[in-house]
Amino acid sequence: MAATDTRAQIVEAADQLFYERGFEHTSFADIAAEVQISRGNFYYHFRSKDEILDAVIRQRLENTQAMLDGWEAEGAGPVERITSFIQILIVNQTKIMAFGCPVGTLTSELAKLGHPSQAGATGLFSLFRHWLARQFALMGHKPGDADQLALHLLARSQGVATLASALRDKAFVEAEVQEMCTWLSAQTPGRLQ
Amino acid sequence: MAATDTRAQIVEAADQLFYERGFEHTSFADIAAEVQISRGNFYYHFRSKDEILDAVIRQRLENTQAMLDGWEAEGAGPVERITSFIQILIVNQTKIMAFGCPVGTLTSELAKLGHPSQAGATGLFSLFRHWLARQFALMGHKPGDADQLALHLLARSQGVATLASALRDKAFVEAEVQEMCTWLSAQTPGRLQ
DNA sequence: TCAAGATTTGGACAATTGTCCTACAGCGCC
DNA sequence: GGCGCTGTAGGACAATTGTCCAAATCTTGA
Repeated sequence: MAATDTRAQIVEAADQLFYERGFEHTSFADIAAEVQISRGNFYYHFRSKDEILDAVIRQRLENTQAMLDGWEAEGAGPVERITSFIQILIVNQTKIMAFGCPVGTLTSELAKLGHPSQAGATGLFSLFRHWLARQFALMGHKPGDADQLALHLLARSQGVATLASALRDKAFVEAEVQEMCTWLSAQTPGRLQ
Repeated sequence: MAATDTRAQIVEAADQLFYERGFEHTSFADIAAEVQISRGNFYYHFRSKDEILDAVIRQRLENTQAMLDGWEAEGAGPVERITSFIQILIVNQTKIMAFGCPVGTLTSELAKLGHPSQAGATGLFSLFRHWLARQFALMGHKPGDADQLALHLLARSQGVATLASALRDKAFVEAEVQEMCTWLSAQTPGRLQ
């Protein structure tokens, strides 16, 4: 098999397992079983487990950026785009109710471990933050306000994800999403737009 | 030393370490170093690590209940009590910015581990949920509405805690707390109260 | 004071962890 | 066919994990 294929498979399996079991609770043996390679083979592609984590974070950054770019290319307005963001909670409902938000839980875990890649994980939040801020700016909000609105929405979706995985209550998630959409449509600055 | 003292010290140290480092990343050696006892001594007081976790959760349940009872005994109205809840984010700001919310992060970790004590940790949320719901009911909301408001507020504070530990931004926390208080004062059902 | 019980110690244990190393298989090129 | 390179296998390794146990120590009551 080509080296890049194996590498990609490792990153893919690690990405999923880090999400479902947590970074620390995922061992090389787990990933090896998933990809069906020997444990020793990792070290041809990576120098350490931390390096796999870095690759996973890099991939998540790319995928997230691609998703946001995709929403932006769809031609709809900022309100519709922000709605797409909110709807993640519905689209990924099953996984979120089982494992929480992949960004939030990874960040929390790395914070407790005092892990060097914390900054990388926080970068995932920054991607959403700045993208959301731009959408709010397009709605007519001043830059500072737009950023605050972005953080507010990010926090609310994080909270819903956390409670979703604790309570596993579908109705709760749907009610909160509904409320966020209502809130969004009320966020028109002054009378313009 | 009396057995109960040692036991209490173990639970106390475990409580703190589980919060700061996570349950799985805290070893017996870590707790032993903190309490200054030998590793083998644990098994006189507990049958397993999971049993320590259970004791920690039980203690947290008791402490939380005591805190809520305390707020209720202060004689102030429901709005002031709910404000006390919101203010946790300010009072415990330093720890929350470093390690997130003790309830939310523990729940997330146990969910990923598929740990049997998940239900116990979720019970911590229930405590807050029902207490908050009662306060909202005292404000004049119907039971169903009160519960939904309780969950909403719980979710928002969870979100703020998650983002606080990711961004470590004091101003963000304070702005969100401010906004939650504003939101709270707008939650009067109809014109009564 | 001494025996009995409660508490603690320190090490043994099997399993698992991340890491590393050497040997080997498959491949294209001379 | 033999050489060199890329990629893989599988085991060795030291450290750490949770668990368990027998011996030592402390405490208490008669």
